[in-house]
Amino acid sequence: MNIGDIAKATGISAKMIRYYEETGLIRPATRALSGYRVYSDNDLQTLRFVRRARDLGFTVKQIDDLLTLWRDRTRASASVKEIALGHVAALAKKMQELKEMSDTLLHLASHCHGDTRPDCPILTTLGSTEAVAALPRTRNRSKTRAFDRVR
Amino acid sequence: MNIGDIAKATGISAKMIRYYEETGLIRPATRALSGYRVYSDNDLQTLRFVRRARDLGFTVKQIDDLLTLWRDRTRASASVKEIALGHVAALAKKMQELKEMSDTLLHLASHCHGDTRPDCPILTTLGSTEAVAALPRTRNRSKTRAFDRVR
DNA sequence: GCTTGACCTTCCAACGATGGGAAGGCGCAG
DNA sequence: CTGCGCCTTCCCATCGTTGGAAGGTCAAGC
Repeated sequence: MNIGDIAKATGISAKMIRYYEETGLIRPATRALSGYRVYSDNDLQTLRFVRRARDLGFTVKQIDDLLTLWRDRTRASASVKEIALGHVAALAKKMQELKEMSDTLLHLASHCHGDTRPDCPILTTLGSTEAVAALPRTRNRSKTRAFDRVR
Repeated sequence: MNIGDIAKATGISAKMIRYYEETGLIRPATRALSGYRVYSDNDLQTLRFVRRARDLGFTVKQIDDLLTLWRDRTRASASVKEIALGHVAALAKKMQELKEMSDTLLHLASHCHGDTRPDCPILTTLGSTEAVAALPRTRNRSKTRAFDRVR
């Protein structure tokens, strides 16, 4: 199988498959005489694993860890469960953060007429000199980053 | 006020303040003879606005829009409300996605002993050749990107 | 006046995961 | 042989943010 076939079969773009290989997440594919990457059913299985883990929101680093555990037939299931539950906790935390943002916005919006009049408490609150109690205080600013934003 | 003072006062790093200036989110600061950026109370207020909007998870582009509306005293409050509620909807969608991931993981983890035995349904499910019904099928794969992952 | 250290400046690179595109090679059907 | 679709590598862009290097400025202490 060529990279395009694998891409279709897994739903991962050829670009990403090459990237995963380059960064060491997956083993370099064997090459045909032409230089084309050739994939086995085993590779297909691995990439499906990657795809599913990716869909569950794991980072590549975490997927790397999971793959290692997957390949290690002697590992304890506790190790796997630990990673999974750690991820669940991270997801919960993130949801909580999003919920706080949402609640604050809904609160502000509920006081906004939403008509043609210019005054709007959303903006005046954001712009006020005073610290606003209603605003979530993201203490760990350093950990809430660009890619955490919702677009 | 120098950039360091403003950074402390707003909680935005000096680096980011320069970046915001470079990308046009905020007006270029006036300069002292030394070349140092000098900030007014007005700038402070603007940056506080940025900081709060950022804490609410708005992207820089959205903050730009909000700033424009903020500065425009004749704008309709409906425009602001629309942006805010649009963001609320995006937050809800993201939370839903995270919840699906979390539910799936919890389901898988509940069937894992979590002891020293090696067999673990989390891994076998991820690695199985069969498509797994329990796994969320992220149809809009193209829209779930790297920065959407939770770390 | 000179040194020291804390600040400031610009520039360049990296992160993570992904997409886009160029320039060129390969495979197969007509 | 030509054409088309696939493959290859390489570089660039995204988004928000941090880090560092190399150098200029300022204020305090000696």
